[in-house]
Formats: sequence, structure tokens, C-alpha cells
Amino acid sequence: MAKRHELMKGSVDSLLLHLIAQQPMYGYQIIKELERRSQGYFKFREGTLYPALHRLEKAGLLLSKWQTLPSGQQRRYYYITDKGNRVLVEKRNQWQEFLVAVNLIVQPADA
Amino acid sequence: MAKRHELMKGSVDSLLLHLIAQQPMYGYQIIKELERRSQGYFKFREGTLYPALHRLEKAGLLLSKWQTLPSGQQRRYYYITDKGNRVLVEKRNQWQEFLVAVNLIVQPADA
DNA sequence: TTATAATGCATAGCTATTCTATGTATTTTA
DNA sequence: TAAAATACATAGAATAGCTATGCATTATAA
Repeated sequence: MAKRHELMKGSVDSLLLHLIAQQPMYGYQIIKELERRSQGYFKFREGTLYPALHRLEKAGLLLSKWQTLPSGQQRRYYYITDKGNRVLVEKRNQWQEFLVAVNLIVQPADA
Repeated sequence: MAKRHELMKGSVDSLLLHLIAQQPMYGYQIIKELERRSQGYFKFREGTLYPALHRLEKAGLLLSKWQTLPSGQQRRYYYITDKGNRVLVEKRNQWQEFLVAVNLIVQPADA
């Protein structure tokens, strides 16, 4: 599978970009939001999420800022970058192409 | 992500089961068929396909038989087993659930 | 005619992703 | 006051898919 199909390997990065593009979030919130919105389907582990966030920030698709609550608690908020938004559009298109391709195999029009 | 979501890791096994369930095939043919039916989208590498086929056979989902052509050429045909068919149905359902979950993240009805 | 492409199966090794299992610290709830 | 929830983090293991091979045969093109 070529590089352009890397979404097959997993949709973690795509999901994170989609979510954070809608609203900046911090790690723990992302885990809870993904679970809530997917009605319990997605249950991200810390060992999956945090390395992914760091990866995306390193790639310049996300940007993080520490924020301190009145209580003194620290939260690391993630924001999507311009580059992240461009990649998001790409990934959305690739996802659609992938769905089309899968459907052509799963429900063949011809034989 | 729990075991039941393992399709996130890749859809290779699912695609192979779907294809072979429709018609028994040999390795090289599978590569060509996936490419043809998906209009060039899927281009499986040998290093992806053959280990996957062996994995599926070892798991009892596929069954292979060597066949000799009049020319003397050897081909290894893969057939889906009863267990393979049951898993196929499961995987189809899981795939649908996954699509629903992804859509709930990507196009949230609520905020 | 001979080199190249296509057919056909296979594996070793690399890399990247995800999960398991931790660790630390604070705050809220029972 | 103990437990659960909040909050971030990483080390290590497992595994999937890709790259790069290897071998052998057959068909095609130069």
C-alpha cells in the first residue's frame, strides 16, 4: 500500500485532527469527548493518545499551550495549525476514496 | 482500543475474506483482482498479501489447495471456510459500527 | 534470439502504530 | 480519609504492513 493510503494503518491521527479542528482540547478531554460523541465506541488509551498528540505536534499539524486553572491544575491544550487544516482536508478526501474502494470490493457491481 | 476494534489497524484481512468468499482465488490473482475492482486503488504488495493469507489460514478462516495447470505451473488456491464465513459476517458488522462511530466524530450532530 | 516483463509463491528485516503497564501528582467524592 | 476521577507522560511488547529480496517459469518485445 502506498504512502497515500496510510489511513489504512489507523484513523487515530485523522480523528484527532477532526476533533481538535472543531475545538481546541486537552488530552484527557479528548479521550472523554471521543467516547461521548461515539456513544462509547472509541475508548482511547493514554498510550495511544499522548504519543499521537506529540507526533502530530512534531509534524506541525498541532500546537500545544499549557494553561493553568485557578485551582493551579495544569492542562495542555492542543490547537490545530494551518498546516493541520490542510492535512485535514487531504485526509478527508483520502478517507472518501478509501470508502469507495472498499465498497467496490465488498459489494462488487460486476463479477 | 479493544480487541473488537482491531479493524482499525487495517482492513486487509476483511478485504481478503470478502474477496475469497465471492470466489476462490490464488495469491497473484488476488492482487490483480483487488487492483482491478478498486480501479487501481488497492495495490497489495507480496509482503503484505502472503503473510496475511498464511495468517488467515493458520486461524482457520481460509484453506489452501495447490493446483497444477496443464503447463505444469503451480498455483495455491484459497477457499473460505465455515469459520471464515462466520468471521466475515462479524467483520462486516464491525465495519458498519466503525463507520457510524467515525461519522459521529467527523460530522457531529451536536456540539 | 535473447532480454525483459509478467506470472507465481515466499520470507527476512525494518519501521511505525497501538496496547499494556506503569509512574506521578492533584482534586473531588463517597 | 480512602477511593475515584482528573491530568500528563513514557517504557516495553506485540503486530502489521512495507521494502527488498530470492527463486522459478512463461510470454512478449527488441
